[in-house]
Parts: sequence; C-alpha cells; structure tokens
Amino acid sequence: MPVTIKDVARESGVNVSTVSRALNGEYGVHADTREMVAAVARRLGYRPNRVARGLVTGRSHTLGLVVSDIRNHFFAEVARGAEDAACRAGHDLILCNSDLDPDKQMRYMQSLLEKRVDGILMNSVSVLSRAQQEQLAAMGVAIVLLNRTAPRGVFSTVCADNRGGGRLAAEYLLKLGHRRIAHLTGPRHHGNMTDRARGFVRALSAVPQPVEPVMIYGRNDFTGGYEMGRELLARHPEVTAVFAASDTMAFGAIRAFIEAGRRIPGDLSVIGFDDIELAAIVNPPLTTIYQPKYEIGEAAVEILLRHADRKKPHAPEHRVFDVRLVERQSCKPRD
Amino acid sequence: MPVTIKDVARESGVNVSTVSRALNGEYGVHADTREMVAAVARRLGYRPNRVARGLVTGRSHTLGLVVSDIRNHFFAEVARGAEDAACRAGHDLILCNSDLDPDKQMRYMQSLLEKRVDGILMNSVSVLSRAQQEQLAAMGVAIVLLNRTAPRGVFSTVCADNRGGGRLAAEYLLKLGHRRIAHLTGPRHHGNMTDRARGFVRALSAVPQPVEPVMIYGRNDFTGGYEMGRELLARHPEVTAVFAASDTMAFGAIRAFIEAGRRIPGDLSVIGFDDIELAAIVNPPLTTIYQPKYEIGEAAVEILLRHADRKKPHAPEHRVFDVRLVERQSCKPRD
DNA sequence: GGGCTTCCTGCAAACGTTTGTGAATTCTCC
DNA sequence: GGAGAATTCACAAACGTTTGCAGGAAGCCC
Repeated sequence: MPVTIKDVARESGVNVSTVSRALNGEYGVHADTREMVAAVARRLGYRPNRVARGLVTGRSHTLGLVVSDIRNHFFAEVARGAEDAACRAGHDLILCNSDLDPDKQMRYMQSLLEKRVDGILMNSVSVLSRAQQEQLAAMGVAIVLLNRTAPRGVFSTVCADNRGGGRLAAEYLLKLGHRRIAHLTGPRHHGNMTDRARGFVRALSAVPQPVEPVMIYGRNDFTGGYEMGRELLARHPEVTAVFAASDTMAFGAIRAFIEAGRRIPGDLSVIGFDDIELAAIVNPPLTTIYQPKYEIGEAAVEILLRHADRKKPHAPEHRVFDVRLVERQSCKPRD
Repeated sequence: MPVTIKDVARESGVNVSTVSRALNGEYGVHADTREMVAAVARRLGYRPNRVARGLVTGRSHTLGLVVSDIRNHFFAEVARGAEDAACRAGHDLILCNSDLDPDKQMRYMQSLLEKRVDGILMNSVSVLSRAQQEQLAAMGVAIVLLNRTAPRGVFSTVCADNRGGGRLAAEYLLKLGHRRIAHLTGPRHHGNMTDRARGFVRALSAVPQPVEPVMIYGRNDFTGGYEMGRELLARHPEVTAVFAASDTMAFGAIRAFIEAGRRIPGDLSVIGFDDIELAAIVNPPLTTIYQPKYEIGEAAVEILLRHADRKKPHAPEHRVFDVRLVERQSCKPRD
C-alpha cells in the first residue's frame, strides 16, 4: 500500500492541496512550509501517483511508438533516438510491433488512445482511410508518421529523403556501367520503400539510354531478401547489379547469391539502404545509402511533444533528412 | 473532448454504473439493456479511459522493460518476445534504455513505479543493494531479472544457462587443440557475462593440463569488441583462439583482427555468444553459442503476469533456458 | 488603527472509472 | 394472489491527484 499525498498531508499537518503545491514547486507556498513538506515526503518515501495526476491534468506523459518489428535494426535505432528524446522531456515510450498488420495496428492505436497517450509515432502500415484519419485527429492526440514523405493528410511526418536515396543508388550503378539492373523492394504501399523505388526507377529512365529495372517485391527482412535473391537468379540471371531497399534484404539476397556460387562484387554488384551497423562488417562490406535513423526518432518525438499541447491544432510539420552514399566494397564497375 | 461513460449513460437513459457493468460483461444486467448500451456506446464511439480505470482498480495493464540498449540485437529479440506475450495478455510495454548506468536505471524504476506499472522486467546493471530490493519489493510491484542466474534476492529470474554456455565454448576450443586462449567479456559485475566467464574459465582449468585464458574487459558493443581485439593483438599476439561473450563483441574483434591482417579462422579462431541473426551471414559465418532470446522475453512476461496479482507474494521463480553450440566456420583446429 | 494589498493556506470540486449496498421490479411457486 | 427469491438497476463512495476560489493572517502606508 503505497504512501499517498494524504499521508504526507496528515503527517505534516497541512492540507493536501498545500502538499501538492509545495512538491510541484508552484507559487504561493511559504518557503518554510515547502521545506517541511518536502522533508516529510522524503521521510515517508512518497511517490506521486502519476495515473491519478494524469486523470486530472489530462496528460499522461507517455508516447506510443508503433513500428513493424523492433528486431529490424532500423527501427531499433529509431526507437532508441525516440526514447532518448522522450526521456529528456520526462516522457515514457510504449512499444508496439504491428508486423505490418492493419488490424493489429488499429488495435494498438485504440489501446494507446484508451491509455490517453500524449502522442503517437508510427510507421503506418497502410494508407489510413480518411475516416480513420478524422477519427484519430479528433481524439486530440498528436501523431507523427515515419514513412510518408509528403502526405495530403493531417499528420506530421519525419523521414529520410527516400526518393533522393533511390536516385543516388541508380546514378551510382549507372556510373559503374551497369545496364541490367534489379530492384528488390518491400511490400507494395510501404511508403518509404515505394519512394525509394520511385526515385530509383525515375533516375534510371532519365538518362540518354534509359534502363528499366527488374522489380521484385517481398518481405522486408533477411528471409524476404533471400527469397527475392533466389527468384532473381532463377528468372533474370542476366542482371549484373542489384539495389535492395534495405540492408537487411541486401544481406538475404547476398546469401542467396553466394549459395548459388555468385561472387560479390565479382559477378554481381549489390547496394543496400539504411547503413545499419553491420553493413560495415559483413564480407564484402556493403555499399549502401545512409539515413540518419537515430535522428529520425529524435526529431519525431520533438515534433510530437511540440504538438502535444493541443491548445490550438498545430499545422502538420514535415521533416526530411538528407541521405548519402556510403561506398564500400559490394559494387564494382561492370567488366 | 472524448466521450465519457457519462455521455453514454445519459444517451441511453441508464446509470453510469449500469453502463460500466454492461460494457465489462458482468452479471446483473439485462440482456436487452446490455445490448442497448453497447449500441449507444458504439454509436458515440465511446472508448473507456484506462487511466481512470487504473486509478480505481489499481492495475495499469502496463509493464516496464528496462534493457541496457535496445539497439543491441539480443535485447531487441527479448523485447519482441516480451511485447508479444504482453500483447496477448492485454498489456502494454514501456521501453527504457539504461545504458548500464545505475542512476539512469534508478530514475527509470522510479518513473515506472510512479506510473504504477504492474510489473518490471529488467537486466539490472548493478547489484541492487538490500535496501533497494526491500524498497522495490515493498512497492508491491512484480520484478523479473534478466541477468541473474540464482540470486539470493527476492526477485524472479529468467536467463540462459550462461555458465553452461561458457563451458561449451571452452570444451569446443580445447577439442580443437587450442591452448593459448583469450576471453573478451563485458563490464565486470554484469551478471550474464560474469557467468559465461566463470563457466569458461572453470572448464579450461578442469582438464589434465589446465589452461588459463587471457581475460579482457570492455564494453558490450561493436566498438568495445574492436578495442578489445586490438588490445589483445598488442598484448598477447600468441593467442590462437578467442571466446567473445557476445556476437556483437565478436564482430568488433574480428574487424580488428582482419584490419591487422589476421585471417579468421586461419590465424585465429573466434567463437561468440547469442547467435544473433547476422552471425550466420557474416564472412566467415560465426561459430557461437545459441540462446533462446525471444523465449526469454516471453517467459519473463509470463512470470511477471503470474506474480502481478500480488494477492499473496509469490515465491520467486527461476527459469533457466538451455543453450547449444552452433558450429559454423570461424573456428578451426590448431595446426 | 483602519483599510489596502500581498501572501499563504484550506476547502471542495473536479477528472472518469469501478464497485458495494440497497431499493425496486420481476419471477417462481404454492 | 401473495411471500420470498432472484434479478436488474441506481446511488454514492471511493481511487489520488490538481486547481479555482475564498478566507485569514500579515505587512504597508497614510
């Protein structure tokens, strides 16, 4: 049975309201009283009950983070950035894994809303219907999307310059002389990956002798990359360069290539996206597009907190982070 | 302004208590009434306020997860297992990164307690003082430790058979004929890693011609492993086999070895611990000790939930998961 | 010393639920 | 048809805070 504010009030001979004011450092309470109350509180080991406080203030000091899978290193990095930023601001983070399942995502959203979180940051799996958007916006909860570059919607967004990243990958492979190129990407309608593909395809077709890449869709994880790699070898053995929309998929594909006796980059050049830590240490080290994962999480929380006041509905903010090519050893000029 | 239970009551012409009972499926409300209330609630889009409910029931349906760093793949996996188990039971998970900093850990604990979480699972950084243990236990919050094998303390524990894993690694290296062996491990007083070291050292000394390994302490991440790898080369170039207490450290060390022109496993055999996904795909594939990370997170939450009733203080539970050697290609017999 | 601030503190109403208690209604059965 | 049991519901008190309001005690100035 934890000690409550009433215990502190009784013990120190003042009213609970005075205790509350004293402990929260508000105006209008005598220094002596404040000190005495603080001493009593300390002696009793009083810890304010935040759910009670949340009930009256309407703020829970809690944020929701909905990602597809925290085991994905990209999201782990985003989560860490978000958690640090939240922690600095005295907020907590509730972790949710949606598995790209719209139902699961919606259940999580409901749960978070029922807990009256001050804000939610999510990589939305599917395009939210107008009705869903309205509903969420009406709940008065701030939302930041992590994978929509420039939505027409009402929510703020934070993400990397995915389209630019796709362009960088294309220009790099073209510069190396490749003409038979494939793109391994994630599920359709996945905001970030769609943008990467768009930038990639557009850049390939914006040159004197346009290239039309082989497109292969799959799951955004190691096994998905592996399967896509096998499919590529079976159906398009002529390809000499591959752009995978994430490092994890790139690793899976490389595994498939090596198993089939191909050499990287001898027979096949591979470029990834994300620049996760292990990209530097696999063999060969993976050439990839860097995006600032930690900073994305941080920025998302900062925007969230700025909007969480919900006095007046802020206009949505959109923040795009620059990406850059990290040249390692998984690509080489075409012979 | 969200719709409250009062709105539903007024709109459906019954008392709030009836609405509450109807929606929570309790006895003592007529089927017709229940249905009518449910319909009104649906029409109004009523969502119960869980913080209000938590205030009166005393249960928040929230768990705290304190890990050192979610970017560590081991913890990501544990977190995912924990989150899945929590989700199944209708609970949420608050994520905290302690960075192995005792102060930060304690601040997080306080924050979680103030939020009245139903339980906390943590990889405690430091040995909790008896007083801290008492205090936490007195708060009536269930706690499961993720890195103490058999504590004398009052809390439940879940972990892998770290000592056994250390022994497996030692026996394997001995079997390959190595006699000059090093162990790269994490910070001192880190429960899991200490146990791995203990099992490793003991097994090395339990043979006819005992081996005393070179011990190097450092940070449990890629850079830490890299630095330890360099230190090892500088101070003990005679070593032919290395046991790293985590795969991540092993990767760092391998990087240092390769930079120095050593070949793996030609010049130096390396064995890790964890068997994270990427252990299979680096080059050479890493021989390591597998531990069931996801299942550890799952089991921890299940124990937590079982104890969270806190009617009577359960006796602490201790669960140890088996580990096994995964033989890949980073070790070879000594010439 | 009286009226005026200014400062401090107590009172009580909220916040949105759950739940024990008792009243009112219906049902059952003779 | 009526007594008693069973069912269904309303009332109100909690849960632990915050906060607007008002009352009381000082202090200040003339």
